[in-house]
Order: sequence, then structure tokens, then C-alpha cells
Amino acid sequence: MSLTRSTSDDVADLSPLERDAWRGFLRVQACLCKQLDAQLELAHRLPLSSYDVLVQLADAPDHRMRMCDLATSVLLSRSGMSRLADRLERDGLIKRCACTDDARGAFACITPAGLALLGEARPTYRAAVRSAFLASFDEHELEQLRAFWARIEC
Amino acid sequence: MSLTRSTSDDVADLSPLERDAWRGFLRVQACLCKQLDAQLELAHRLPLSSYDVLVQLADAPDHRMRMCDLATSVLLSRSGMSRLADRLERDGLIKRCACTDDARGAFACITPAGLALLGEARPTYRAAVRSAFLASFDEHELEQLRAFWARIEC
DNA sequence: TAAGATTGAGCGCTCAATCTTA
DNA sequence: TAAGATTGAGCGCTCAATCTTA
Repeated sequence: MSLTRSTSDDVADLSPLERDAWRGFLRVQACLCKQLDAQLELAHRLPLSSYDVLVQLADAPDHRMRMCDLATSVLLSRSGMSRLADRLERDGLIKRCACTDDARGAFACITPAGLALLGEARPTYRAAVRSAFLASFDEHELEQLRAFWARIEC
Repeated sequence: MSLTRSTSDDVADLSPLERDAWRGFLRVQACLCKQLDAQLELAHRLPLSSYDVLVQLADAPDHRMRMCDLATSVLLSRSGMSRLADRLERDGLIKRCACTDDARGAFACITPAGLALLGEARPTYRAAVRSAFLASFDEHELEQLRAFWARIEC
């Protein structure tokens, strides 16, 4: 090992600090998502992935989005989104609608039943995110977190 | 809605700041894990979940752990761990060994081939975590992150 | 040719049931 | 009875192939 290498050399062991900053991040994410999913499932029979889709649609213009845009915004592949939409449509929470501008495409539209269920689930979600995550930080720290995530593009 | 409720009332909308702090966290985690998994798979044909198991075993006393402890430390169910161990054993990276203290239990032990592969994969992992995550923060910020994660128990 | 969307095949996970030993 | 581990059933996802329209 060269003496000129810094401690943040690419191949060097992660320092305890680096390890904790990274592993803690992974641990917290896994725990929180598992908790959130369990709470939504228990209270509303709605998995977290379905909740995310309903939120996107409810907040979108005309309560609808193109399937491919929806896939991107919920971090799913197109095929994964297509199958999730199948389940949501089967449960009456969304409907697929024709896209007149581009006949290749399709819209997913949230139904009144979807809006109603989302109306019940949103308070559960917000309360859970607040108590399990946001409540651990003051306003300044939340600003820091926002700035931290903005640095990472992907 | 009561006038006495604060803006962080449990059921109120998430503020833009809360939203960004939370959604950014989810986005960054999803992106980084996807990237990491792809790089390990490409360079070493080793999924991230298998990498995590090999790291735990390599760092454990006698290069071995009980199946249930291993499941806990890689955030998997027991059955999920059992099936992942099947694949790793099939590929010769680990072996199951009898547990003489408690005949109900089993050890997973990393093999020389497992250690060798991990030796190649660790630099890839470290370099990826550094360039995609750790490099975005200075030492003080890493300390902050460590302290942030420590607040959240799960 | 390429892009949007879906479908077939199959992987990796969890839950519930089961087997074994404490 | 309970705990460690595995197995059967089945869910939710991705990749590659396919269909449709731009």
C-alpha cells in the first residue's frame, strides 16, 4: 500500500464513519418501508407500491398519467407498472383510458373509488412518515437532508 | 380543522420541505441500490444480496454465522435466507455446517471460493459506494448522517 | 426504425405449514 | 410448547419478445 494514498482511496476499507453513514442509510430505509407497507396493508389493504401510484394520479392534471411516465415516477419497469395497473384496475381503483394524441399510448386514470381509498390512506401514510422519520429532525436538519439528496443525481 | 393545530399536525399535508426530505431519501436509496447491484452483477456476477451475505460471513468469527442471525443482519426472512443460502451453496460460495451446540440450528460458512470472489468484489463495492454516495459529503456531514440514522431505531 | 405498452418465462421473496430438536 | 430451519404455494418484479402505432 502506497504511503501517498489518502484514507478515502477508492479501494481502501470503508472507515467506521463511512460504514455507519452508509449502512445506517440502508437500514433505516428498509425498516421504514417495511413498516409503512405493513401499516397501509393493515389499515387499508393497500400495498405501498399501489399507494404511490394513487398519489401520483391524484396529484396529476385530470387525474391521469401516461403509463410510461407513471412507471418512471414510481421507480418501476414498464412491465412492472403494467402488471401493477392490472391489479389496481381489477380492484376498481384505476381505469385505463385511450390516449387520443398518441394511439400507441394509454392513460391510467384514478377512479372515484381510488380517490376515496386514497383519502383514507393518506392520513395513515403521513402520520407514519412523520412519527417514524420526520419527527426525528428539526426544520434545519430537514433542510440539510433536502440539500443532501439534491446532490445525488442518479 | 382546529385553529390550534400546528403545521406538523399528523394528518396535515406534508410541507414541501418534508416531502423533499422524505422523497429524496427514497429516491436516492432506490437509485443507489439499483446501480450497486448492476455493477456487482456486471463485474462479478454477484447480486447485491449475495454480496451482503458474503461480507457478513467473512467478517464473522470463524467465517460462519447461524442462519437466523444471518437472516436478521441482511434484513431477510428466514425462508428468504434459506433460499439465498441454497443458491450460494450451489455456486460453491458458502457451505452449510452442522451446529454441534444446538442440533436444531445450522451454520452458514464462507468457502475459500467465496472469500476469493468477495476479495474481488469488495473494491468494486467500495468504489461504487464512495463515488455514488460518500463522495457527496464531507467528514462533518458524514458525522451528521451517522447521528441521524442512530436516532431511528426500528 | 423507434417508442409505448403488454405478455411469457422465470427469479427472488414472503407467508403458512412442516419437520426436527430444545 | 417453542425455536431453528426448510419447503410448498404464490405474489410482484424484471428481461426479452411481441404487438401496435408514430
